[in-house]
Amino acid sequence: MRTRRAEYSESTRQALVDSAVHLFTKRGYAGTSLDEVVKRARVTKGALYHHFSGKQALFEAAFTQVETQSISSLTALITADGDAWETAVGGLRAYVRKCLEPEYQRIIVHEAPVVMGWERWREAEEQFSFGLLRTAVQLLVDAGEIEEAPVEIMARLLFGALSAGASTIASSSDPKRTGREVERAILRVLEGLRKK
Amino acid sequence: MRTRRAEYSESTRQALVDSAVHLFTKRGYAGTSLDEVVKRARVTKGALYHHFSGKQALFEAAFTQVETQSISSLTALITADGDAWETAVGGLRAYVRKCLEPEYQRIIVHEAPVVMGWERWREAEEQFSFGLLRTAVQLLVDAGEIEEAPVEIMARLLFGALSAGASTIASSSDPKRTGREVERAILRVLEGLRKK
DNA sequence: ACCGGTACGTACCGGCGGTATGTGAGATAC
DNA sequence: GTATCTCACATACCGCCGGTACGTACCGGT
Repeated sequence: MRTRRAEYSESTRQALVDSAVHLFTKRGYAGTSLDEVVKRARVTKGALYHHFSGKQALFEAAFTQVETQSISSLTALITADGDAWETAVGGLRAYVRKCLEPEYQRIIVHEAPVVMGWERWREAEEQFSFGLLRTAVQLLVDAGEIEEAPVEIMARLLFGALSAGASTIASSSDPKRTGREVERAILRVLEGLRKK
Repeated sequence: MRTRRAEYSESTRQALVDSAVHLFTKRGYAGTSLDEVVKRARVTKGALYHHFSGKQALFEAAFTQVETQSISSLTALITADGDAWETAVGGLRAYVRKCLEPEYQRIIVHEAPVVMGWERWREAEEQFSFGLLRTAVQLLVDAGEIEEAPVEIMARLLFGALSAGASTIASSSDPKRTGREVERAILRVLEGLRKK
């Protein structure tokens, strides 16, 4: 059942999400009006409220789209075979790079916890960035690379450190240099946790 | 020049800030209307806009008040004489406890970066929590407790980890237990950085 | 060809942030 | 003491925005 109407509908929905991602990235959630969103998508608010229950739902759709696009390549990296430590370091580097993209920076790192509420955000992140990071930490523990520890807590702390690092890089006057410094600093933290 | 009018004025300003702190903590920035704020302070919007240029300025006043009250005791702890390592650990414990207070949690940790904008927030935090943390890290480096490193970056990462830990504790079903786990986890990270 | 339902568009509402202006109590000058 | 000035508010109003109610055109099945 692949009708034309369904295609049109999906297309307008996609246009709305794309518009939302663009504007939320540029002006933030509170600074973006739905009139702007629908204008950019060349529809009206009727279309928006047909596809989404409100502004929050639209934000969650934008959130999900950005996260989905971002996570797929990282998951492949993390779950690949090979030395656990090297794999984790590679994933770390990739994640830091991902955090530098404006869309990820603003929508996922900065605004999502406030807009969605911490509880809902935490729940949603289980299947995205945070879930991936926890998996990576668990793999390191299983491989005996770092000492036993409450994985949940460690993953939370690492997640916070990574986010702060990404923000630091993004607002730096010399992002490339700061990026290298952040990477090295996180690596030193990880090395400190490593079994001898 | 200590006139009655000046005292009244300062009193109403303080009532507005107190009201703002209470409501921003309870319902967040976006969820709080200025009508509610002025109603609770038993004044009108005229008074509010006489003392503050707008909602954002009111938030910054609330931010400053919460931070100022929070920081003073911590500063005394950190700058005290004695073993640098023990002092730092004590400061860490005190900061984690501070992050458990709802006002600090919501206004300072969660909403400030989004409401004030990351750049402005970063600038303001220089003289509050973050500045204090950087001082602590610098003291540890000076005392030779941890290896030389870019203090700025390390402080940023630690700050992010602490914030994430505080959020985790606050939304935990068993905050006291989670609090101990977070403290132990951060201590392990610090121990990993410590010189042998 | 007709009908049913979906995918929108249109018009409107209530609330909120912000502003322009009025006003009265307290400070000031004589 | 009283006239005047000033400033700390109060009042009334505006425009914008999120959300809703309702109208409508068009596609798809029969």
